Amino acid sequence: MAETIRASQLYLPTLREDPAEAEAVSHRLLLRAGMIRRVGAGLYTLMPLGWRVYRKIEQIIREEMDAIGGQEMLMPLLTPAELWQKTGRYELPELFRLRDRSERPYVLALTHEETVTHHATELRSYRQLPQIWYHFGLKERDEPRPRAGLLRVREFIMKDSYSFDRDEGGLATSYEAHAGAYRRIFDRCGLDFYEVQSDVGLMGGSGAHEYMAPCDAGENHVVLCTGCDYAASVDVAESVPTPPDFPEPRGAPEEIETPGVETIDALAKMLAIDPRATSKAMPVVGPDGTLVLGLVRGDHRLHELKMQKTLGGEFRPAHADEIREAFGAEGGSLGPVGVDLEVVVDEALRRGQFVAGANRTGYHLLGVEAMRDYAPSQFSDLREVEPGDACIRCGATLRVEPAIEVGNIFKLGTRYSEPLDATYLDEDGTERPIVMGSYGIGPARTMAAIIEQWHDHDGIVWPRVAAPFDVHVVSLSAAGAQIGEISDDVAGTLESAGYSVLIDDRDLRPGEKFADADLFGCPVRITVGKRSIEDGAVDVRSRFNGEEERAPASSAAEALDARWGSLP
RNA sequence: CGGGACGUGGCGCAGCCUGGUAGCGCACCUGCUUUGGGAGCAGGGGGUCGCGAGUUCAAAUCUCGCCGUCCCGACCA
Repeated sequence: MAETIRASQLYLPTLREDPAEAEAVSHRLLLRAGMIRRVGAGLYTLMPLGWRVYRKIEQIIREEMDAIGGQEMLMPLLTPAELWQKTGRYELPELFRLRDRSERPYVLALTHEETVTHHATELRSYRQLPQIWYHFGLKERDEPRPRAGLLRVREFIMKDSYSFDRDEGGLATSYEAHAGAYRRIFDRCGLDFYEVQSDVGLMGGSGAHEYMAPCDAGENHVVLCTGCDYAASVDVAESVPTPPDFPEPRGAPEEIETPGVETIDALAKMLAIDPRATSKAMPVVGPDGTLVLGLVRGDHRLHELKMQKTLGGEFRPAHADEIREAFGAEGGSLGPVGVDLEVVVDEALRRGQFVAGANRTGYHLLGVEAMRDYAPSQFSDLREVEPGDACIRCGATLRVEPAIEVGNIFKLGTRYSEPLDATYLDEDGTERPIVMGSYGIGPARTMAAIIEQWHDHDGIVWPRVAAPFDVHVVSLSAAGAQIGEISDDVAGTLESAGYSVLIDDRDLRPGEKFADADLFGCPVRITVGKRSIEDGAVDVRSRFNGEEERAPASSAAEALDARWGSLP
């Protein structure tokens, strides 16, 4: 949008030094550029400059949502507890609960499935379907650990949309439409991203993808195949583990003394065997309060979420006294043989003979074989995929990358329509539950992810679509009133040519203005100072690569046009 | 929730060990000089030292408790 804003009229609280609280790149730069300020743990204000960026991203999302037939609306943050009690989400630990003056219970929405489904109860006929409704609404989550500025917060605006269809086929269409819109949104934002299969998480439902922007500050991990396009969140990723070097098979387990050995590394070293030919026992207390033994290969890591799914709920590691009572041995010497417990076993242990704890402190068993020597209650995928594992589709090597989740899409099915009774009548008069999907994007998190990917040591390097302004005119006006006038003329010309312009007319020294310009990261900087103006020129510089050229002040807009298309 | 660290003008920090009425840099205000990569000189304003108890003649400093924040892990989109 063409406009000109004077820096002297904008609150720009930039910081010369890195704030002590900030570690992640985006957090540091957002604070230093005066785009955000902290209010409390995980609570941030978007300051004027940051809000400008936010709104640009929001507008991109809005355009793409409208393009797939989304209808924008606005739902309240404060919602009656009743809705959440009906869907069973009232007990979620991250839910903020509160009461009004007459003690009625309320909830601060952490997403809007309940609310939107409440509205969907007014949909009565198949003729009204499908629908896509969305809003940009505040979400509140009592996160156990907010971190890294905007990357993980307790209050944030989310674009959440919801689709309502007659059946699974309709849902598949709405879901695909969203996937396409999301790819366009993140492409337009200049983000490098992966679309990965993911866990259904808090929302519940039958299928999901996440949009992951790779960056060092990312707290999620994405499994990627080097050979094909397999991509999945570690939460759901599967792989073929590297094969162990097995020792000679034995006819029966053989006990061996392993004094003081408490780790897999120590065990493998002592027995001079491949750590991959060992097993590791993790006693846990399952959701029903009983002790369960989880068994994975020695070199593997038990994946919390997969274990949770296998056990059907939350679990915790068993305490030392519980272990002693059940096994008669210490934690380092546990195994599946001869125990009277449910034993859930990772698929990697299905075939082959492994070393296992002997349930006698200081002893292990060689040659332990599933089915022959112990009876697993089930085999299941329990382990976390490791870099170097093989792809289940093509066999090529997998790698794992940190990434930040900027969006997700879920097939909800009837997870919410059934408990909230959102039904419609079919052609033949049959009442059926509406089939739903839900789709989220965090615009502010997207903004932070862009910074994680687009910055250098001087500051942010915004792609054009997200920049707070197209052009930053640095007016070195202290050198004379004439320069101020010429700067205004140049800004006016640029605005007429359709650009949004920040004109730095502040009474600051050149160095400070340049430093701020680098920090803000507008794609093009135009300097008006006495050095160039003697021959009636200005200096046009790209933030992206630092290329600078001198152009006549009268044709600043043409010089900008000329390089605009080549900028990211 | 477990581990670690921190809390001293707006920001970044020192002082704490070895108690004696608070200091540095930046920022801010005034004046003069300066002005193409975070200026110089002079003058000036601003702090219940996170909160509460305790020890002591005396506490930013020692002790105990609490609160807050950040980082790692756990957990979680």
